[in-house]
Amino acid sequence: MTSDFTHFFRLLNTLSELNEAEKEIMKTLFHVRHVPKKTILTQAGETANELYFINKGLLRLYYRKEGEEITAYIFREHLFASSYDSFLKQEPGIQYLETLEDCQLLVINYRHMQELYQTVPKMHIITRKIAEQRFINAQQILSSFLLDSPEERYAKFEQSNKDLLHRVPHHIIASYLGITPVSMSRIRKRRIEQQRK
Amino acid sequence: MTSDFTHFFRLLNTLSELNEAEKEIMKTLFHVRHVPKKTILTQAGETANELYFINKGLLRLYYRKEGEEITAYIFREHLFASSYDSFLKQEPGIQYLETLEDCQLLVINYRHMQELYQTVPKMHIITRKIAEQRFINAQQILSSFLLDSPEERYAKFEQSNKDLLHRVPHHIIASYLGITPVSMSRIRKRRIEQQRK
DNA sequence: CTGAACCCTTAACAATTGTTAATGGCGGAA
DNA sequence: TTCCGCCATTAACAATTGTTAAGGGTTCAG
Repeated sequence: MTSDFTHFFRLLNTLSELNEAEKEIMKTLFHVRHVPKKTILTQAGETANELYFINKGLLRLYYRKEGEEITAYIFREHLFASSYDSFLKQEPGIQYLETLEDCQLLVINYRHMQELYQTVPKMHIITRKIAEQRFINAQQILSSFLLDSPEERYAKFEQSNKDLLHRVPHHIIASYLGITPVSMSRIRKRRIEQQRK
Repeated sequence: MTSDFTHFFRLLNTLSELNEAEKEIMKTLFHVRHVPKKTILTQAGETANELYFINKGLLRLYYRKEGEEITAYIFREHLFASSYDSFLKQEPGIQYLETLEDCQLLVINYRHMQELYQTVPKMHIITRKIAEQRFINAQQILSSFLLDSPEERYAKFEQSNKDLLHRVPHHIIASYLGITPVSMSRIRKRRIEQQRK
């Protein structure tokens, strides 16, 4: 049987094995929330109070600069998501977190998170490993900005996120790749022409 | 009195308070090493076996692409440094770690690190917070690639790392900023001309 | 002291991206 | 259904960066 916590515990178990008592505690601290598309979960200028685990749907983390929205990351199903910067420091952040689709989320607030560290010390190990993974991930994206051209960056994105090209508006992906929608459209055109050969 | 571990414990204490017994354990697992300038500590293709705390000197993490060296990060005094990707996963990495100056390092290897987790559980908290900081830092750099022009990126670098412009060859800094040495030289020229006004 | 290697700068030209604007398609709201 | 707004594409032009090459300065080894 599958519950709302199936994927959640499946992920956590790969990081550090949990017993039933620990799982029960977690079930009381995380709760399910359904959120419609285009809902802002965290505003820039405010302190992010919640951490999310995505059961279903997509989230987008983005900045605003001169009225434009620039995507920092797109979160998939079965990932933890938050405006981490703000959540971890408990200070106002500069990022927005918004749903790209109707979402089913598991939610915990900062206070409950601290409680969780107290009652389930193993949580330090789990979040350490998650933070390490995120760091490695961020470094990988960063390396793509240093090593690859915009065109190569698009090619890699297409390869590992084919579905997102259909689920997410292109101008959002373009800003994530550090280019304009116009430039991305040109890149797409060039690639199609090259495939013809 | 100042020992080789003064700055090391000063940093760790801000993350989680350590008692004398814990400090003694650490002193047996970390050891001091002097390394001359331009020494490669970790080779791409090999598994990084060590983690470093920099007492003195500078380290550079970089990639190689078509014979060229592209800098991923420059580590300052009193930071932990490593080819994390490889060190954390214990798999061969694609980054090189090299000294930019004569260095004094505190060194621990992977096996001793695991031992440290066993004997000083508090270490999970410390490394969690370090990983979180590193992630936030990586995200900040990434945001600069998304939000800023190369010129703005240079300006910010100059502002927060004025000393490195004198300690580190410019072509290394240029690759860190994601531009060529030629382009960086042009940017520097433009800025001097603008300051004249 | 001298030569070699390295590095920063500059110039000229090529390539790519950004900017602005127009077009047409698509989907949601009344 | 119709209208409006959003979005992807395309074109034309401007701005920036990349590339290649040359010159001059500095450091370091012999």
